[in-house]
Amino acid sequence: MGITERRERERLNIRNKILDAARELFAVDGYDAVTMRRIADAIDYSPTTIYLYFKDKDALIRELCRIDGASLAEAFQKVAAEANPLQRLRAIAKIYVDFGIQHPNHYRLLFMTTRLNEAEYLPEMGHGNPETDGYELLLNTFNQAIAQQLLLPHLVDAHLLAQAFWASVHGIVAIHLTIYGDPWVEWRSSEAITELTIDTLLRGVTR
Amino acid sequence: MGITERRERERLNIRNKILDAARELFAVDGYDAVTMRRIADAIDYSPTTIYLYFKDKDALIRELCRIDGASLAEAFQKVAAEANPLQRLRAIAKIYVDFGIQHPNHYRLLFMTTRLNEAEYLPEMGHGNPETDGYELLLNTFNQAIAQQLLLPHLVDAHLLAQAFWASVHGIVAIHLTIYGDPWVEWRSSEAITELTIDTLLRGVTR
DNA sequence: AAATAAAGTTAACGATGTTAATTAAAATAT
DNA sequence: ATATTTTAATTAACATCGTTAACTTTATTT
Repeated sequence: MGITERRERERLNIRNKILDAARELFAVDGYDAVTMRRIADAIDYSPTTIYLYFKDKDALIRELCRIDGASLAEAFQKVAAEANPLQRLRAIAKIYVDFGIQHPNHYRLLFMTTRLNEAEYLPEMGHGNPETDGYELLLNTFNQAIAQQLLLPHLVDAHLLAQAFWASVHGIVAIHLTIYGDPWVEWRSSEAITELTIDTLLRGVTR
Repeated sequence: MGITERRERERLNIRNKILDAARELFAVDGYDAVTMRRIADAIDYSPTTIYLYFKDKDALIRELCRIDGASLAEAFQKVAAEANPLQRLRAIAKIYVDFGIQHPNHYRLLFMTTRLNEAEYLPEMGHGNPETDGYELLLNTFNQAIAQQLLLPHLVDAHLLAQAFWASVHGIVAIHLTIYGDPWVEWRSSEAITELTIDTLLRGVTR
C-alpha cells in the first residue's frame, strides 16, 4: 500500500507549504495581511485549493498558531522542573511575556481574540496546547504554593489566584502589543513593568 | 447670520444621527458589524453621505468612542476627590473594570487596538479624553502615594508603578472580553479577580 | 432670474472570503 | 491496454466591504 502512503505524504507536503506561506505573511503583518490569494500566489496554486486543506481562513491560521504555540508549551514544560513554586511563577511570567513580545501576531490570535465557535476548538484543547497547558501549569504551581503554606492563609483558591496572576501578566503583554509606544505616556520597558508586577504580586501574596 | 447657524445646526443634527445609528450597531455587535451601508439604511441616506461628515469609517467609530468614553473620564474626575491615594487606586480599578465590562466594544477600540496613524489622533488626546485622563489620574495618585510615604521606599518611579497597575487591571478586562468563558478554565468572577488583584498589589507595594 | 455653492446620490472600482461548476490528473477496474 | 471512477485543482462567479469619481438636486447668493 505504498501508493496511499505517498498520496498522504504529498497531501501533507502541500498542507505544509500552505502553512509556511501563511506563516510568513502572518508573522510579519498579521491576520488581515494573510489573504487566500496571496498565499496561493506564494505557492503557485489557485486560491481555492487552500479550501481542500483547510475549512476556511480562520481554521488555517488557528492551526498555524497551534503549531507555533508549541514553543511556548515546551518552554512551560521545561520550567515545570523548577522546584520552588514562587520561583516558578517568576519564570512562567517571563516566558509568557517573552513569547507575546516576540510573536505578537500569534499572541494576538491565541489570547486576544474570541473564538467564534468555541465548541469547534474544544477537541484540540488537550495537552500540547499552549493555552490549556499554560493554565494547567499555573494552577498546579499555585496549588503547590498553597500546599507548602507559602501563601497567606486566607488564599486558598488556586483558580482565583491563577486567573488573577494570568490577568496581570496578560495585561503587560496586551498593553505592549497595542498602546505601548503611544506618545502621551512616558513608557517604561516591559521588562521593568514585568519585574515590578511580579515582585509586587509575590510580595502581596506570600506570608 | 441666522442662516449659517441653522445650517451648522442641521449639519450637526445629521452628524449625530449618523453617530447614533453607528452606536446602535457598534455597541451590540462590534466594529465589523458597523458597515457604511447599514448606517445609511438606518438613517435613510445614501452610504456616501457619511463621508461628508466623517473622513472614513475608522474616524467615525473613533469619534463615537471618544464621545462615549466621556462617561469613563467623568467617573475618573469624580474619584479624584478621594483623599487617600490607596483608596483612590481601588476606586480607579473598579471604575475601569466596570467600564470595560459594560462597554466591551468601546473598550476594545479604546484600549485593545493599535491606532494606525498615531500622529493623527494626537491633537484629540488632550483633557476630556478617557485614555489620557485615566493615565494622568493614575500617575498623580501614585505620585501622592510616594510623597505621603505610603509605599516601599525603593518604589520611586510613579510612571513605572502606574503602568504596572494599569497593565494588571487592563489584563482583567482584556481576559474578560476574550477568553473569559472558555470552558477549559473554571472561571472565577471578574469582581473576585479584581478584588484579589488590587488587594495583592496594594499589599505588595505598601510598607 | 441667473449664477454659484453646497449637499446628496448613483455608479463603479478594487479587495476580500467563499461556493459551485468544470476541467485535469491519477488510480482502479474491466 | 482501455474504460471507468475517484481525486485534485482550477476557473468563474457571488456577496460584501470601504471608498472614490462623476453627476444631480437643492439651497443660497448675486
